[in-house]
Amino acid sequence: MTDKIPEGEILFELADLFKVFGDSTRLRIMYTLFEDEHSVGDIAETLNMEQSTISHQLRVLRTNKLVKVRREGKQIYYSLDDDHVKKIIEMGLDHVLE
Amino acid sequence: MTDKIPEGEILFELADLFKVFGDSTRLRIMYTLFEDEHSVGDIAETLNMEQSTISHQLRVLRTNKLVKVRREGKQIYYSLDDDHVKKIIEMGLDHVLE
DNA sequence: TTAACATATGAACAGTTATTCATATGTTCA
DNA sequence: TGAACATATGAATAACTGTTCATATGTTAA
Repeated sequence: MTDKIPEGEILFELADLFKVFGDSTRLRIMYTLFEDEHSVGDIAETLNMEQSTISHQLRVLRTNKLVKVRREGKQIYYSLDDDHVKKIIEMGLDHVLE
Repeated sequence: MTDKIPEGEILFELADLFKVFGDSTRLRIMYTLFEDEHSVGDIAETLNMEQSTISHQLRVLRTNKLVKVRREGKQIYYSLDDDHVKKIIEMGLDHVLE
């Protein structure tokens, strides 16, 4: 391993990315999206949380390019936008479960 | 991918783990340890930060079993305690850099 | 257009966290 | 033992973050 320490900005982006994974609500949302896309209301109901909470957190996920959006009528469907999501979560689980 | 949503406690442990990666100071510390073990003072000097700050953050890393400790005289040497550390960071970098 | 529905947004609050300063603990060597 | 050094710890503070409530925006169908 010969990596250099990433320079300033990239380092903060990296930290910001991990911050997104560092919240159980967002993790649960991502898990919900592991297999299929779901609407905001769907997710809120599944997780038994406020629609507003889910919407706020989906925005965080969207901002960080971890989910993508598709509108269909009144509903908006979210889905994972990146294979890294699963891989990062699985790598974390490996550590937690060992 | 057929994983279930992890049950309560594990989910929080997972979130806590990612929280540890979600801070640029801790990331820099981990990077510093990518190749070799280093003493607390070493790290503080390398990163140009207070000894106290580094010590506090090393405790967080230790608590989460991401670094391990070895005493040699007055100095205490820290090193990475887990291959997952590098993998998780690299996976995150992949996302940030794409 | 209006009513009903789905989602997004802003402000406020409570809880959390990273850093600093001061100091304590632990180690070596004279 | 005492001085010098390395690290850890506790308290205090400032900044950040997740949730909630209220409301705005956007969409559909009548």
